Amino acid sequence: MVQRPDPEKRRLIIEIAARLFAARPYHEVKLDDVAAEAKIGKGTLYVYFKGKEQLYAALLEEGYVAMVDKLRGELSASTNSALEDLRLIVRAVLARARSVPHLFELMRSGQTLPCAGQITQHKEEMRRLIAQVLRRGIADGELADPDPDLTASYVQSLVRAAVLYDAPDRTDADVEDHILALLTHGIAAAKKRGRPTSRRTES
Amino acid sequence: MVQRPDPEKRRLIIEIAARLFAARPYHEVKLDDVAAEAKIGKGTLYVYFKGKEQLYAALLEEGYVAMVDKLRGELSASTNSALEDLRLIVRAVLARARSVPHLFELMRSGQTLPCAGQITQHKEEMRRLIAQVLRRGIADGELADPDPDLTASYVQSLVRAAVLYDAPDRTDADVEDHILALLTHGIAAAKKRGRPTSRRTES
Amino acid sequence: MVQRPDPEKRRLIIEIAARLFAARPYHEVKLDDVAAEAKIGKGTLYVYFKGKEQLYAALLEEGYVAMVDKLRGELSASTNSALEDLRLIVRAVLARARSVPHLFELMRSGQTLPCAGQITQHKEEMRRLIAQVLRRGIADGELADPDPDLTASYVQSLVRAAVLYDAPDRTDADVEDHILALLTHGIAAAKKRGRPTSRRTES
Amino acid sequence: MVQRPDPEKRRLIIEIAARLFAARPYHEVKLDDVAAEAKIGKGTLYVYFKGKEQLYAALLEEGYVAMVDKLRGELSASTNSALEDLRLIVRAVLARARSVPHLFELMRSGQTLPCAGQITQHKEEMRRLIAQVLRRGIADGELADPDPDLTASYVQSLVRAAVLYDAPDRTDADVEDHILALLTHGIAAAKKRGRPTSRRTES
DNA sequence: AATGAATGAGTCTTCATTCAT
DNA sequence: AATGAATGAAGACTCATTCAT
Repeated sequence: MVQRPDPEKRRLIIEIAARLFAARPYHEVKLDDVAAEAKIGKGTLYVYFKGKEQLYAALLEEGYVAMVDKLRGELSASTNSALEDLRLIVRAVLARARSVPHLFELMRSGQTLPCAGQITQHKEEMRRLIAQVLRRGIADGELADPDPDLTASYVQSLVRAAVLYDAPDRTDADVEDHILALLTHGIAAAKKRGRPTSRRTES
Repeated sequence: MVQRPDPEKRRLIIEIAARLFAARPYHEVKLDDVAAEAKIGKGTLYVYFKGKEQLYAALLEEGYVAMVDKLRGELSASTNSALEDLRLIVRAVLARARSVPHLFELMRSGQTLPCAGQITQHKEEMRRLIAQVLRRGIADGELADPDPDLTASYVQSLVRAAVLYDAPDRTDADVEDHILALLTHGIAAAKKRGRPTSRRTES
Repeated sequence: MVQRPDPEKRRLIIEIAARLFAARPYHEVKLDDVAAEAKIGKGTLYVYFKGKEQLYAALLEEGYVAMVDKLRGELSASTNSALEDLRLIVRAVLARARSVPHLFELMRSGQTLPCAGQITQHKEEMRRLIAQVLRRGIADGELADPDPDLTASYVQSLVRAAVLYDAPDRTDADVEDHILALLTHGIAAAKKRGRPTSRRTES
Repeated sequence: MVQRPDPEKRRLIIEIAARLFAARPYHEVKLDDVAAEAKIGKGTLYVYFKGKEQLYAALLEEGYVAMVDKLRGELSASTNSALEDLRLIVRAVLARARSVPHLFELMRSGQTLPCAGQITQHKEEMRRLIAQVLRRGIADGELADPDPDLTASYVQSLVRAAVLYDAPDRTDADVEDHILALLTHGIAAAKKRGRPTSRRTES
């Protein structure tokens, strides 16, 4: 009976592994547990993944790719202003953070893994996607940002911070509004605009 | 006279360990290496720390405490505006993020380590410290923020995002300025102030 | 078909371990050596036993059980007199004492090992088995013993003493005879029977 | 301040160590604990004993010597019959077993330690002491024993078995009587004397 | 393809012993 | 003499990976 690799099983493994890797640090996750929870043999893991690190890498990568792809679709279909697109982005990241907190948790990692390159690549792609929106806003005169690349990198972090802070009486809409408001006009009182405060003096 | 436990040696161990843990993930750091680099016997580690995890925990905790304490001192001595104090905060977090990037690895998981509770506690303390500054700014009419607690939780995340993004031609001063600018007046073009964009419509 | 845990291998490990534990004290037996002598990987030990202590415990317990079971079988099949059954018992204990002399090392401490309770239980069972024979002999008028339970507890000790004394020119048969003779009619010269000597006077 | 080795301290160490070694197996007793309980520095142990094994050896040895010496004194002063002396011996061993169960427990060990030789020597001495009494009894026609050396080795074991069996409603006098009775005329019913039962037939 | 028993390199940890004070 | 910090050899145990079935 020849059996072909089952994509469903692969997905299952990733799902289980995502949960476990999110629950405890890398070195405390045992492939034994992954196999047991997925109700497959330990050897089967190696049919679908080359090893622990690659499983971890695939985990991160595929989660990222899914989110980026979905978002890219939404943005390309959008005719909104940059700020409205930014809201879409924040909303997407927030939605993802809520729906798969585990995977989201994982993506934060600056871990030095062999796969890090690819993950970084996808992160980079996400960042570019956001930066693109920002640049369009700048070009349209809607936004003013000296370093849109850096700002882009903040978006996910802001969502992450909000999700982790996790005050129970804040709805996603509240958080979304708050992040958008911060991104839009900061927290300085409205009257005094202009360069913020004293420039740093020493190194 | 008897030999007493040497606080200097303890500090040395923590320092070496911090460097190694910062360079690679937890499970790739060998206590053998820590001992070797500190030029002490492997057993000596266990005189000062109960084990690998506790060493790591002490590392994090003491680093955190040091940062919070130092910052608290600076802030209490400060006669600056809230925004200027916010700059002090960003600067302190940035400095710390540079020195122990892997710190974030641990702080995420609320369960694993015995010390996790304490770390969370310190995190909370830090958040309160920031929120206090924000509230003072609001009271002074210098800031306008509907949710200073949430905003406070962003600060570290912003720094973290910046550090992880890590574009090589950006100095810490640049990052600091950028974060402050974002926090201060956001990225909306100066002319159009007011509530940002369309309020979310669906759930 | 899948590979199943091999009871044969488990038996082999126990056998090898029994030999090594019999040759030197517990803390001088290295699991490395057990694995090497059994020609299996070190990890395989942990497939069959949870650790060194559990291996040792299993060793003792199963040895004990085997002896008791074998002996019980012999006794139930026996139509001998009580004294003849006693000889069977002494012979069985003697055989066991020869094969695992260090067995006694562990059995003394009632706390240390998780299995200690079970060992004690088996010991008790053994004692009961012997006491039963003694009681039968008493009922048959073959024996006279005011405290068969206590006497039962002596049997193993006598064997143990003999084995530890270990004079090289004594065969097991000699020892067996000697113990039986002692148990049977003691060492008082034949003529003078009756209560032995002066009853103790002070407390 | 020159300090001479303090015999009192040596005795203290031995006493503490005896308690600990009796409570758990050799490899679970830590010199740290011995030092801590004796309230001395760990290094001090090495002033009085060359190492762990030697401490253990000294422990066993001195306990043995004390008992043997005391007993030898009693016996040399005795003008009793052999059976009465035997009662003295049983009583002495029993008393010792009751008063310092720890040390007594230890003396049973057949452990393979470097010190084993000396212990064996003392054990041997004790055995000789007993055997001497037995031989005198045989010479006097009071006893009949084909192997007094072996019988001598039983005495302590019998006491040990009795102490370990430890039924709460038996007094020391009961145990003493029982052991003496067993040694004297065994447990065969009075009428049938002579060689016990069937001689073993196979090897 | 699936399995899980077998493996052994890799590490943490222990603890008897030493030695500077 | 007394101490206890320092040491590092030794060994138990883990777990990712392999492979025979």
